[in-house]
Amino acid sequence: MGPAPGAEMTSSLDAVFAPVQSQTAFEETVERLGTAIKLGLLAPGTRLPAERELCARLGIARSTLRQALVALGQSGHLHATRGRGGGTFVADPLPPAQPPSAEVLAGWRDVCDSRMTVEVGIAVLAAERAAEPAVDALEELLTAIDDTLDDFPAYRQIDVRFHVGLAELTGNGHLVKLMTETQGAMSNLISHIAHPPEVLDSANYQHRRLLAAIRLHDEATAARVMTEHLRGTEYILAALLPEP
Amino acid sequence: MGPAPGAEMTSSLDAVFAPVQSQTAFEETVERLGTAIKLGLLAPGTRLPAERELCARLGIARSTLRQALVALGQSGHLHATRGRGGGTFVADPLPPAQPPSAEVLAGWRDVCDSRMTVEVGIAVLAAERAAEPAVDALEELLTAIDDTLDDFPAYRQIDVRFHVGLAELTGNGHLVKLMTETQGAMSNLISHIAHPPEVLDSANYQHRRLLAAIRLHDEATAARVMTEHLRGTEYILAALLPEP
DNA sequence: CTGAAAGGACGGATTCCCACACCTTTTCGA
DNA sequence: TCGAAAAGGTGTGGGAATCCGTCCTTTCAG
Repeated sequence: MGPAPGAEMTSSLDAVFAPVQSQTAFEETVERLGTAIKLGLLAPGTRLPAERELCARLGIARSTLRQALVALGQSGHLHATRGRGGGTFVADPLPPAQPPSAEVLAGWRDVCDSRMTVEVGIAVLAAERAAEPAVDALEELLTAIDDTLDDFPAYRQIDVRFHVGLAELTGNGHLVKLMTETQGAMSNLISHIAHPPEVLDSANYQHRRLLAAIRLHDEATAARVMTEHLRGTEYILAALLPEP
Repeated sequence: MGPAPGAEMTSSLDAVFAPVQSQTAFEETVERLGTAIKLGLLAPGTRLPAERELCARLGIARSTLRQALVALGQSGHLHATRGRGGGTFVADPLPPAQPPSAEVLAGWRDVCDSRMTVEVGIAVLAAERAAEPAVDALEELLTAIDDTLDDFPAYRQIDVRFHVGLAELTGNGHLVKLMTETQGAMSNLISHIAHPPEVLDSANYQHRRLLAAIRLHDEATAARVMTEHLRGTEYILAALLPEP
């Protein structure tokens, strides 16, 4: 049952005994809010809920939340104004994205694999479930995206909304979270890569084909189109980040 | 862009502002080891690495690890023997599984959705990548499983190995972890459900068809067979756990 | 019989987190 | 006009989790 002795045993037990990353509440809060901001889920200029309400929603102490808000303030993603009618706002414009770290770059294939899995799985489930009105709403996003083909940050923001919207079609909060995390990991990789308008145009054509398949509950086509769509990104990354 | 006022706004921001679960190192360790044991990834009688080595691997202090080991000892999943040649061992036989809690039961649809997504996504990726020898190894599992059709715990253990094995076909540790977590969540639901041999036999037939599709790199068929396979469980659960 | 290898136990230092109270700034509304 | 309300900003003390190091106890191989 076990692997052959001497073989490079990469068994599933490696995962069991892998380091536990006990993320602190502070870290997770920075991560969550930071990702939502960088993805555009919290658009520039948006006002966050008041600290006293937000810490209740997040289930953490106010002092812990403030640590996170201060950290995001120092990195330029948030700014706060005092007094009645004040609050904490998403910066507008956002600070430039940090270039990906060496570790992130080293794991780009794993990130793409995870994305492939999550996105294809969700595309299939969405095709099975999608309700017409929700699909129509996503269709509008695709029209809006055509005006952003020469502005990658703007394009990417709507692109993220579209992909997260797919997850919402499944009506499952857990999957929405999974998709959000996946998109966050991808953004770290691709935000610094040049994307010619022709590439984005072609990607959005795939978006339309995908949505058409979902509308028809054609799960097989949805999976195929999604695979093709994601492969496009992988080819670009593979060309830039060669790996043995 | 926002939802209509007054509408039951279930936006993606609900996920952003959802409670952060700052899992402690102790809790995560209990969860990880406990799941691995319950899934049979750590077979009964297996000896764990020595505490001093294991805490290094897990990246936690020995006292924290001991808390987890003691907890799993009290629940009957582990027992320790002192002295040279001693160690910490997985109990044999395992204690009976706890019946699923009300919360787990309430979220069974979400768990099934996540499983559907992860398994289908992985099946597609595995079909794309699978190498012959690795597929052969999984084939052997399916032969072994035929002898367990009237012993559900034994069946389930090999079943888990098969599904985790699929994830390993992708060669991606993150996906193996995701699959392990998914199987753990499923086990909480199904371990207390009667599974007639005919059902298990039919499920294993689907296993074979799935593996055949993977061998041929037929991604569409793999996705279809996997969907059908998982749907079987969902039907059983839907009959037992009616939900509006 | 001795030493090595294993689990078992303790105590202090540190970090994280929480709860609560209070201050400062700003603006809305009576 | 002038509080009251709503927001961010600040501080303190305590509790819990974790880490680190040390020592004890048990058992067995050599």
